[in-house]
Amino acid sequence: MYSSQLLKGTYQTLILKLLQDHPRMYGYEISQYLKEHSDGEIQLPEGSLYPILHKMAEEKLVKMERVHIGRRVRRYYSLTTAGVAEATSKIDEFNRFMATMKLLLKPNLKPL
Amino acid sequence: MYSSQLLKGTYQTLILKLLQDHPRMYGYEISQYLKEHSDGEIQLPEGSLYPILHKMAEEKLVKMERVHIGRRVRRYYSLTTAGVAEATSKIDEFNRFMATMKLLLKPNLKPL
DNA sequence: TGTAAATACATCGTATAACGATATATTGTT
DNA sequence: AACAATATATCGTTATACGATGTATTTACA
Repeated sequence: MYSSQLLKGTYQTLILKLLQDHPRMYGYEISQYLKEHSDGEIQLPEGSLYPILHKMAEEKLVKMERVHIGRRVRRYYSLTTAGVAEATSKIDEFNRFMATMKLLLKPNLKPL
Repeated sequence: MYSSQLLKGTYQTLILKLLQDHPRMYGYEISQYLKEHSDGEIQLPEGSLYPILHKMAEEKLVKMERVHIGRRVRRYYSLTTAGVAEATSKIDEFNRFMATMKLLLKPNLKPL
């Protein structure tokens, strides 16, 4: 599990990316996906997940639809047009950020 | 300039890395170094820099020495033994984190 | 059949990191 | 003389995230 310090600020980008690749996903599904695809290193807690999803809905980056599964109501999220643009932009920014960090953290080869 | 969201949580790692590669540095020097080596994309503001440095000194990750430069007092920071270990550990964690993020943000190749 | 685990959503209060604004003083440049 | 750059510092605010906790349904299994 990575330090929460590190993960902060990446959640939104990760969620946007997942919704970019999948037509729609629900909260629990998102958290499970991240856990499984990160070897358990990324565990997005509910206390963070749902507020982020609600905020993104408020900002019109995602739209939500309630789907009845038996007696249970599941909330599916999908990207809006603005969300698609935001996803592209955030992912691009993160990639540039990684390139910069890679340079800065590059091992410093010193002569013996 | 990357969104402050993204930078959060990386400052400490960056500072530890700089002090790992340089025998000693002072605050202003650190901020200038990051700015220059990131194409201006990382501008660590004073309001963030000094509190971080003070906290790291308090945690005994760095030691500080005052050096008189003419009439001015410059505060040099260098890694303690604990700081050297922390630097290695933080840099390693960040590298693993980047590998995970790279996988998760990998372009999703779809057939046309 | 009972119960524990997994699924699924939610919110409140707290913690803390980072930042903008602001302040002080020296040194170099025009 | 005035401005930019160097150099450090702190205060108050904001944003984000998180732990704890709560509710309810569904599945597994003993």
